[in-house]
Amino acid sequence: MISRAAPRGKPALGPFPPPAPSLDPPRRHPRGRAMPMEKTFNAAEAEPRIYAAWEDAKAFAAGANASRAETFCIMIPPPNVTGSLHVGHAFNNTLQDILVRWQRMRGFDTLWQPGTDHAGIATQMVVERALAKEGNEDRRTMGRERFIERVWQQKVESRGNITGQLKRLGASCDWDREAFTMGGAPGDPDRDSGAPNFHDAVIKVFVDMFEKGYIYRGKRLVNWDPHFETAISDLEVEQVEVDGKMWRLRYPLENGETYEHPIEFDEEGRPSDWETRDYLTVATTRPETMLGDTGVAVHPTDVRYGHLIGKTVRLPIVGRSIPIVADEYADPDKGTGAVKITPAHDFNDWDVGARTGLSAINVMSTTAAMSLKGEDFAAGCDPDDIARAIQMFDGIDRYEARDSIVTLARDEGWLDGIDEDRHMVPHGDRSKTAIEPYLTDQWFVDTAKIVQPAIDAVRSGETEILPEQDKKVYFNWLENIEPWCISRQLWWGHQIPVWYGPTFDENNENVIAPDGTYFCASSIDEVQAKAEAHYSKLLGDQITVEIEQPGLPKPMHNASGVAYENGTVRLASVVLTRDPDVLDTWFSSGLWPIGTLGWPEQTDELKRYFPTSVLVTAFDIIFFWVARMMMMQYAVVGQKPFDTVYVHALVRDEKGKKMSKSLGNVLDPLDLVDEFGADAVRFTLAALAAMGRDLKLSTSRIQGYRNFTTKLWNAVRFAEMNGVYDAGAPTQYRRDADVLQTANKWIVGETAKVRETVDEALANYRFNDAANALYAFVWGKVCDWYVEFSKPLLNSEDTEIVAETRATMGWVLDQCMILLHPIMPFITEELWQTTAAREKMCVHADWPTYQATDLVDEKADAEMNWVIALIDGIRSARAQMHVPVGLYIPVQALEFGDAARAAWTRNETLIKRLARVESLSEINEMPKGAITIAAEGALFCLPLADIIDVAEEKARLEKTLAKLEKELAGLNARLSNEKFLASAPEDVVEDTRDAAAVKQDEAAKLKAALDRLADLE
RNA sequence: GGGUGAUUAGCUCAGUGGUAGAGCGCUUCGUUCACAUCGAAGAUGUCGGCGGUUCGAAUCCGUCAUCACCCA
Repeated sequence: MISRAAPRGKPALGPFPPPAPSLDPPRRHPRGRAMPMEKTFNAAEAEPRIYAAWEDAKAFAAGANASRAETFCIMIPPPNVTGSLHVGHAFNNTLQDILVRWQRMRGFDTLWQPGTDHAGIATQMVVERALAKEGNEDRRTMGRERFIERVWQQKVESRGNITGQLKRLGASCDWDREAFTMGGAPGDPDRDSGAPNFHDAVIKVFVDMFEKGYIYRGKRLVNWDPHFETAISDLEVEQVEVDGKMWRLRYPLENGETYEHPIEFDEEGRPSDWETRDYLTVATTRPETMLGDTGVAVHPTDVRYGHLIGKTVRLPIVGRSIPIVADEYADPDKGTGAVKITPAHDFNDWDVGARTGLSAINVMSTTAAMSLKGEDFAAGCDPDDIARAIQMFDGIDRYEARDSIVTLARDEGWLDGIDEDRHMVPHGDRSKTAIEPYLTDQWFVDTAKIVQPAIDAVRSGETEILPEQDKKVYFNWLENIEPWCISRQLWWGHQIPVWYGPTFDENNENVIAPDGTYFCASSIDEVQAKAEAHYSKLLGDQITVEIEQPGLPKPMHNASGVAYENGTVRLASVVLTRDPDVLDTWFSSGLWPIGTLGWPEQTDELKRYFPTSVLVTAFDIIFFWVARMMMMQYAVVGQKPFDTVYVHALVRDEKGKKMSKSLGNVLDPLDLVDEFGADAVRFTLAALAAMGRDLKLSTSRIQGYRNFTTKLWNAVRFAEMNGVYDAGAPTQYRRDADVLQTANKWIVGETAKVRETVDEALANYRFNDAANALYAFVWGKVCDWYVEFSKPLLNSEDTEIVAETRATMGWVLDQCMILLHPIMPFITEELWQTTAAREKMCVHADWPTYQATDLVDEKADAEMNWVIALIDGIRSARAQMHVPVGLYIPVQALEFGDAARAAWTRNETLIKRLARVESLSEINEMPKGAITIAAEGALFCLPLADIIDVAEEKARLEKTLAKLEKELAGLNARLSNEKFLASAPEDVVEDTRDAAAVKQDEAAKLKAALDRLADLE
């Protein structure tokens, strides 16, 4: 390392040494340091510095460090542009970053595509709240143009907010390619920045899908959010259980009809008494909708009402005569068995109405106030009744109207009763207000037409969904797909590319609908051409088409005529008006994979990276996003959007509740990063990644992994203090190098094993397996054993041994940094660069490919395991027998096989050091008062007559023996079972035999020791 | 009502047919020159109940119980 020129023990004087020659990427950060490393990693200081170095080096750019042809591409699930990072994002992006960093180090041509979502309702809500808080005029007063301008302003202000937070986590996205789902839309200040024009892509898709017949306009019942005054999709509705009431209302039968209704029942529940009724009682949780009732349904087999089917009741208040219809939707066992039907305000009733031919009368406004001025409301009713109803209820909020109607019903005697009732009420997931089923014209994607390729792709394995169980969820939803309502009555979003013009009567003379004809096109020029062609052909004249301009007053009429010489008035021009609605946010995010890569241009990136490799997402947006991306990519480009969908858990709070702002249980990942460092947070999330569907985050766990970073740091610090980096960067490990020391051979083999485990785990998205394997290796093997083993070797008189051990340790620790880098990028980069001058940054270090079969030395492995078992045995015996920790004790070998003797000899210094052994001698007879330790091929005694208690040693041996014998009994039982020998695989039988033999041997030794102890007494 | 999943150490949970695991917590001991954000040693499980398949079940099947989530 060039800058650390000062010899050990002599602090450097004077200015920092000159920096390393300029490299790209820079070799190390410019902190010369002659002092030993600090005791801990200063994450707060280092993380921003390291991240800046990566960015300066363009380390995350698409294709950076690529050394092979294969590509690896992940599309980030775009967070809301005005949002902030929550733990779910942290988890989601940590997993993506691990994969991307891993593949980048492997030399794949990687792209992690970042960006944000314009999030229609959510963003509009944020801005409206901001306006209210600032005391500004509201959206309606501002008007659409100024409001949109204000939202763009908000977008610019929020820019970098969430992406900055992702950077703090270490996310290695190609930020130069940052995309936005409304990029390029009118008003975008970055419209000419050269970024992919997402807006044009979205509009083109709409037009294409419209022309293919995948998109249609229709009058349907939709979920209406009265707060935002927009339609929302089924998925944006959440059911909330609320305390409410069930009101029973009496609708009088017309024309003197009556029926017998049971009022008393015998012990077996059979009716025993009846009364004659001239009304039907219906039960409802929403009395205000009765104004729109157009029928009453009874079950076709209901004996009470059979003869009434086809008769009518008179709707109170309105006086509308409505039919009694037969439909199986009416459950004879529920309530009275008669159900009021309001097709315009209830999805079930809509279906009943469709089956039985009932009309739908809309009685509410867009804000869910009663709205009774429609012609269909008054049709067929007494004008006086209608006038009274309008006077009493028109313009009244739905809940006030409910109370008034109930009061009126009580006063007029048609309230039958009130029951307490707890039931589910649909709410808008953003507005949290009760949604209103509402009859409007909306745009729909005819999902049934495009769903099949999305199903087939997963069915055939073309696209893999992991874990397996989420496929079921995916299929279940797609196979029962409903039309997707994509129009939103919002201002913030992609405005629908449809323009309306007049429709003429059959003689092409009079306008019968001013906006009854529509044209779909991706530009004004195109729509003008289309409309001119249409009207010119229709009217047999050259027609000029004008487009209504935003901000200008709307023309009074949509068709204007000029007088011709012969006196007839012929049309000269029409004016088209654009559909004011915008598209559902998920329509545009459904195009994320192709839109971010520049489609419809056949860009280089599109060719290279599409279809993408893997989508990493939480299961809660499988429907919202994953399924729709599948459908839309197939519908638009006829290809799958990704090879694999990896679905992960939702992060929940300690009680297992979904974190949400309204519950106030949100953990801020940035607080955790501040406290523990990004690496610890990332490692924790990786380690928890497989834990079922819920992931409960606790700070004690993060703290534990923070400690792990410190452990790694100090292992490297130890190496540095012991001259491992004196000769510069560790070199490639060579199998034929002069590695003679068993401990060195052993740790090299262990390193190869963990490399295989990590690769295997990451290839299968088993992040927890990778994290746990690395944790166990670094802490349990490298730190607990190898560093300890190395101490006598590094202090050896033999310079060959010192050199070999330094080289091995340097290599092993380099491997730790590399293998840990995808999970803990900051500390590994810091260690990588501060320990030595390097060819490349850690972020671009070559991921190793060595195999355990090449690097594991079976003999060294066996020998070190023997040493470790012996040290464990001595330590355990010492601790249990209360031998003072600091006391070095003599050890005697009673039995000493050749292999054991060789193993001891080769590793004597480290056994002595770690087990605190003073000396070894060989004996022929068990001394009096000794602790016995059985090892493979040897029996050791600790002659400590002065210290130990014979009874206590006896108890210790008995306990060990009891455990051993229990295990042995199990093994022997299996081995004596002929069916086991016959049926079990050979290697299992072999393993069982070996294990039994070893335990048998150990047990025999312990028994002998116990016998000798008995002799003592 | 329909669907999906869960039930393993005090807590949070890994483990999908072959001798029950991790982290945290707990107990005892330790100022050994990488690390007290540490080290050494230790305790704790009829793997929800019952039945079945199997040489062998935490793991596969059935059933019951309890809980959670999604959809009506």
